[in-house]
Amino acid sequence: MDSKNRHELNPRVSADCVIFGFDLNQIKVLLIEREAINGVEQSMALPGDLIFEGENLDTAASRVLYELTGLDEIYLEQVGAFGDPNRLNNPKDQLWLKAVRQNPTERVITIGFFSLVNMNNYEPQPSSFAKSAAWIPLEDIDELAFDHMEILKASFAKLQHKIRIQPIGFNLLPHKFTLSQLHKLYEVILGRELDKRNFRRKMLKLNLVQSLEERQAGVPHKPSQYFVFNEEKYNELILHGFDNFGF
Amino acid sequence: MDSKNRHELNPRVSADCVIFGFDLNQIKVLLIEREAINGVEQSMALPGDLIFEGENLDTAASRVLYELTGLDEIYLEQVGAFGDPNRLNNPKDQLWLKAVRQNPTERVITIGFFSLVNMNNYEPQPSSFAKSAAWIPLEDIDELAFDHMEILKASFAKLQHKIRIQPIGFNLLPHKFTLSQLHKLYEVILGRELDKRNFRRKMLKLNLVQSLEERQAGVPHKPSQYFVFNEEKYNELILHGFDNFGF
DNA sequence: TTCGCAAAGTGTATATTTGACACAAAGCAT
DNA sequence: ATGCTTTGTGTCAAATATACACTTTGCGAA
Repeated sequence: MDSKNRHELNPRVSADCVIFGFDLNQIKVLLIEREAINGVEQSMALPGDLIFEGENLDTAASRVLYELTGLDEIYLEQVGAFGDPNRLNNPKDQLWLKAVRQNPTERVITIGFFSLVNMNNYEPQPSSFAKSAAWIPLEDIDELAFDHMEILKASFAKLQHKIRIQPIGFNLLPHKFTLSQLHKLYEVILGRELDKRNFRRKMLKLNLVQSLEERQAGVPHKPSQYFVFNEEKYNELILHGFDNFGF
Repeated sequence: MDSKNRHELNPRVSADCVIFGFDLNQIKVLLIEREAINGVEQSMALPGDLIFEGENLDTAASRVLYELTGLDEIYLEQVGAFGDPNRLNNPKDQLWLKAVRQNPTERVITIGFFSLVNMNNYEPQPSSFAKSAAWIPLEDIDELAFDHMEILKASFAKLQHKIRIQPIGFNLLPHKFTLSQLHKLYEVILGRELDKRNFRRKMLKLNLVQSLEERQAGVPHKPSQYFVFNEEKYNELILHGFDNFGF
């Protein structure tokens, strides 16, 4: 440690959320758009806010999520703390900070979270801390404000990892879904093909999904059966030492 | 969110380290001992320190580790941020804070890390922020200062999980070790027996360990062969999509 | 010197899981 | 009636996981 600066840090702390959605075809991320400053177009950013006195870290993240989307009781997981002293130092971000903050040079440490939502439950719209928001395909995102790209990457890595171990993918789907939709979800998250028959065999063997009588209607091909996620069964499996899906 | 208090948080931020060691028999954690205040015995605590201006989170954790143990280049991983507003609220901790801090009620958010060290490389001794330190068996720890028990639990869970995926266990062993030692390490971390022959077969097949000519000496039984960890081989395996050990 | 002790080291047989692969069934549109 | 598109299904071979017991080596005690 270079000891030239041993003043204790006294930063602001924020919570930033990577909100993942799935449109049955690709993974999308809910980003907020910042207005141009002096004609300079600003990068999009993760929704986030400073944490308040007396507020829990998780609570702050839930609040961000709620204020932005109106959604409650959403799957939410902490990814970690991000606090590189240089994280606010790129020119665009400096411009933006000068325009909107009282103290633009103050250090901010952020706690990153990711959450999984059913896209059908929310249509992007302006909110208290975003004039506008939009679902952006994960693939198309190559630049974000501050260190948000790093947070996004860490979040997606965690999602990829965790989906192989816990059945969190269901949070991205409607209440009832087809096995093909679930299959596609796993493929786009894991970034590789999974054999259809093997995928179904595995899923059905675990009994995590329960078939409904209902089938798709109005599709120009054989209609698919609908399924729902069986959470009880999952809890039961855990007790018996269930550990991963084997993907 | 109850909106009675919407002042933005402006806390101190600290880094606390769970330092794991392995004495060839059990997992131990390096804790610091706090002096009794007014005759009240204080719980032990994780080593940690406030983060400085201009200092990276990881750097702060490395510094804590270095100042406590003199060890450098140690395996270190962030576990997450912990910041429950009530985390400093138990009576013993309040007593202690009043005795040692200028501002004992100020909120502190801490970033938890865990690190893995070879116990042979360090003998507990006083340091700049601990009058004394000691290796305590993980099993015996049932109370710690602040929310350090929570950080410890999260850290150990992460260790248990990660050891099945990456060969980080080697950080806990001497440079050269026997397969029995490695086997025992996996057993105590995972908390269950692993069949000796199957364990060896798996490890040897991966080629992650390289046998030396040297064998144990002075033991009252068949002397074991020594091995070293082969990091190159590990990196090679990763490229080929190696993913987990299968434990 | 021999005997006993303690841990090291080794192979096989069985059950389970994975991975590869192709064609019939259903519904709609033309 | 035909064609198009997606659903839904079974088998076989290969790889992996699990269960299990005896010989070897070196030391120390008798």
